[in-house]
Amino acid sequence: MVQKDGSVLWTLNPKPPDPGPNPKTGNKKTNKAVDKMVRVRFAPSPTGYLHIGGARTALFNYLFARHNNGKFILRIEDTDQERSTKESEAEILEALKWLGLDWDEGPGKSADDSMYYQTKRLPVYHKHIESLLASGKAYKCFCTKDELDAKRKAAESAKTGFKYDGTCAHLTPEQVKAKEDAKLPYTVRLKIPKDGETVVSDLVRGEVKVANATLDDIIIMRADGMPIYNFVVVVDDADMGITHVIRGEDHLSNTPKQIHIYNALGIPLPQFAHIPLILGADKSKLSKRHGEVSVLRYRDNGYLPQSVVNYLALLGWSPESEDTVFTMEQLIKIFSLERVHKSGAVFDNSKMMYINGVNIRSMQADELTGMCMPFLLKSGLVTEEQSKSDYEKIKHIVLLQQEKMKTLAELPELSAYFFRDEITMTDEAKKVWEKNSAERGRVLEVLKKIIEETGTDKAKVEERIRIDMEAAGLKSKVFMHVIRVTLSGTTMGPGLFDMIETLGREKCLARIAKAGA
RNA sequence: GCCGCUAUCGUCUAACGGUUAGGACACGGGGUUCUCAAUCCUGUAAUCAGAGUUCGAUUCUCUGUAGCGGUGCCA
Repeated sequence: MVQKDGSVLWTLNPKPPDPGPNPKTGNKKTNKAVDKMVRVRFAPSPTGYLHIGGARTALFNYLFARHNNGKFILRIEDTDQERSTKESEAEILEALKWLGLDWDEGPGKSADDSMYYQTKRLPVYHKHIESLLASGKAYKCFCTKDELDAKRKAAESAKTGFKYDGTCAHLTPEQVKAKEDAKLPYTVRLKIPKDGETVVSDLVRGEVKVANATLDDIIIMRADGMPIYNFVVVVDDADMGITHVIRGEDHLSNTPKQIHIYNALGIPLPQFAHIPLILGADKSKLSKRHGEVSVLRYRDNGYLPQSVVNYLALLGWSPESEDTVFTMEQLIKIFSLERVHKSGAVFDNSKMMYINGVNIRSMQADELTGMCMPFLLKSGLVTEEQSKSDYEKIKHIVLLQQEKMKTLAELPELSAYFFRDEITMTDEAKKVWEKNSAERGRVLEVLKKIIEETGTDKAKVEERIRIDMEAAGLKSKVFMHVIRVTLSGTTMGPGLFDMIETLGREKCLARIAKAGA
């Protein structure tokens, strides 16, 4: 429990938060929530990068907290020591910060943040496990992994569901004593009632009922002494005073088990809200095999954080209005769990790309230029030094391309001919070049003369080109296109006279010469 | 196998039990334009199936089907 002075208390909160509306009657329509301070958490395990699905869960928690003036807490679930790494933790934090999902409590937010790392709270968990053991609500299980695997396999091949048979639940005290004396390794299992049913009252799904008979005596502590997720999540949520557990639907099936842990520990339940999963194109849970799922890769691919946030918010939730583009502030204002819906959503980034384009177009010149710079540097088009000395010129180019970009990463390719000396013609451009083979010589001749005589000032060049080309009997469609491919090597780009001006006299003349005028 | 969740255009979604089932993205057509983009107009496109309740069902109930999730000494 975090104290007012920021220090951390190590024991289970003796007086946990109000559980909210009566689970019997509380459903998503009647839940007017939140008379208590809302406290929610995002609890990633540092076993990889932050992926799109995790980010969406974090976002919903964040929006719900901010909307209700509550607290958003970050906790690192690192009890899987095999797979947890500091690198992935760092990457997850970086991704959350990039998205703008800043947490109120968690790593880096207080002098002692050990409360937010589960591996640093082992004594707390052990204390609770001891007390469950002492009260007979849990028992030691001496079955080995191999034995259990064998039984599970047998059950599978017999096409029946595997359920722990309770072998060790029926051990006599003498038998237990003997095994303890023999120093046999053991796990700890929670006793779960064999009859009755458990009801999960969910803010998104209403009441979900499960017969206790279908539940196992779940393991809450491994043989090596490390407690299991389902157990620590309950203890931690209670200690942190979490009022609303908002997480992916993949946790729904675990919730009845967790409810039994809450009950065994004597802790009131928080509100649950299980949000729909994000799916790949094949409708299974989004994962690496569906392509890019790392949040930070979207940053590297030229998406703005507000675009990712905006798109993610629209997956599984919808605003009352028919708008699609929102800032984080607007989302905070209008977000509610009531409008979260139940079915999974396929991730398809064409809409995110659209949103990104809208956001890019609405950016201010200097901000946009600053965000584009890393992409120009990475492409090699611009050196570190030029990024400063040629800043105004670069900004000008960025502005010319602003309305064409869907992602920042497209800028270098779109603009290469402004920076490089050499250009190559695209296939499309070659077609234009060939198509106008009869006139192109004359076009370039006139153009050369104009640039030599008047330079590349946009207004002056435009005026002379229009007059002189006309005088030479050339149609605008023809000379415009020929000039464009000659100067840029492509058929697409900004306005022709903007292009000439930005290219400058030298590049223009060199390219005219190269084209053989 | 068992348990649970879910089901509206290709995708994201909206719709007090009464709407020509709406919007957005994507896609097609057109206007504008020196190209591309942007923008404007416009078109194609959906209630999983079957019963039941009801004057009336996308909406409520049941059954089926399908998909997904869980069923770990993972989280």
